[in-house]
Amino acid sequence: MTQSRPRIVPEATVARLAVYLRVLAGLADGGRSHVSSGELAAAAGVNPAGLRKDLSYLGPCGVRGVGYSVAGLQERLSAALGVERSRACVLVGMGRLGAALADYAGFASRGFEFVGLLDADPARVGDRVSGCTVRPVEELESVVAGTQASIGVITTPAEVAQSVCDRLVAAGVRSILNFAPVALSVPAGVDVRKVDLSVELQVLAFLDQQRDGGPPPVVVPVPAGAGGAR
Amino acid sequence: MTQSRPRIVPEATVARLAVYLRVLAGLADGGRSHVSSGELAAAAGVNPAGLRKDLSYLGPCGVRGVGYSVAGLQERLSAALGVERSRACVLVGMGRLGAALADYAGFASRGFEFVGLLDADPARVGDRVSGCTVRPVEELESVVAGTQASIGVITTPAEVAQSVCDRLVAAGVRSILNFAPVALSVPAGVDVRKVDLSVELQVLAFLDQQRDGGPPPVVVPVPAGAGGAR
DNA sequence: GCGACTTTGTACCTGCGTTCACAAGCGGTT
DNA sequence: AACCGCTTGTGAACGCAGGTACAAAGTCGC
Repeated sequence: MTQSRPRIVPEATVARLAVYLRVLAGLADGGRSHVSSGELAAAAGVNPAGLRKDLSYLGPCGVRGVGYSVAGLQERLSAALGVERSRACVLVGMGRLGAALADYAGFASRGFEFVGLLDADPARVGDRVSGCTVRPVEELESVVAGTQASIGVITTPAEVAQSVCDRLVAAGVRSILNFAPVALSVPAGVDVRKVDLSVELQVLAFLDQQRDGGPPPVVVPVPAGAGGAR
Repeated sequence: MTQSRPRIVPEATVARLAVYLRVLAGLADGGRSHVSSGELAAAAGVNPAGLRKDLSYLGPCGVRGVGYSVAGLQERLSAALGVERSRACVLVGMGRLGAALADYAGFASRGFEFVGLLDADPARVGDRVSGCTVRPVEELESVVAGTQASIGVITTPAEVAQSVCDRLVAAGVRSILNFAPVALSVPAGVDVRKVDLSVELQVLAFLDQQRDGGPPPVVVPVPAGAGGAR
């Protein structure tokens, strides 16, 4: 029974499921056949109860008193995450970041295959990266149509990200991973995930500052006190 | 009393403040002097009320009936995020991703300067990336000590990430940005942020699969049938 | 065959983040 | 000088995610 309706899986849980799947791969390589939620949670850096709750969204998949079957869980998670079948990805913007992503082994090993690499710069067109030839961005539509790509990755400058996004969506791509520092607007039914690298560093800088100088950056003259917080 | 204590700023808010700051830079370039919360929120891709609440953590910084001064807000946010003074960063693992990050213009323009690039591979030592020479990872401690780096970026393979992390912490680094697909364990007082690229793609794959299997036509087909999994 | 131990799965609770809605404040206008 | 419209700032409700604690269930030992 394909019970696709009953439980909706929170997005935060989905992200963790992917982490569990990777940890399981390591355990399988180590020859392990079973794992407890405690051990798996420790390796994934989460709370054991939270892990069990995450897995329970897929239905009962462990054995009480024993733990989880490594192989069984791998299969369950792979099916849930849709990693069973390989997914075709198109990447637009072959700068250094784009080149790094196209060549990232972590993608290929998880069923993500870059079938199209595009760039607007004629100097980059023709380069071969990770077994794929860079093509001019004008061919975006034909590449998407010809490869049935379902995922688009945007690593262009911010100025052109929206137009590239629009073209990807028009060509039929419904999942987009955006590295450009802009908020993309897309029609309903299209999913966008944004990775903003400089934001990550700025958050760290903020935490760093909060730790060092208790006094806030506000211009108000606060005499003293104001402990470090966090 | 006069001014309340430094309110604690939620981490989710901090991340958005960084986005606002970038949007403001664009507005300033465009010659704008004032913005309303609605317009700023639209550009940042968030809810206007949420934006106002975010900014309110810094104390009142707008003018009712008018909006926010672009220059004033930029200054306020820069101070709050600790972007006023430049921050020294050390990057370990000069693979393609590491090289892309070290050369990423978005970092330098926001006050993040890579003062140390390290790699374990002798073949990469000596390379010059973005005006900095790659040095052997053995010099990690001396580089951190000599440059007073406060942020460490880890782009090594997963196997060595924890040991690199331990050495960074021991050397005095208290903020770490981790791109390796492992959960790092650090002592209290050290902040770690993790960016997991393959997880992002897997979440998209999940959403993609969920979309295909559910909403489009009518209800769920086939009430009976075998082949569990899902 | 039975008891006890182990581990899962889940219900409850707590806290946070987000959204809605409204009062307060400022500028412009008459 | 007073009114009016616009926008901010904030109080309150909602929903969600995470954590704790406990009961169900299965295995192993005797």
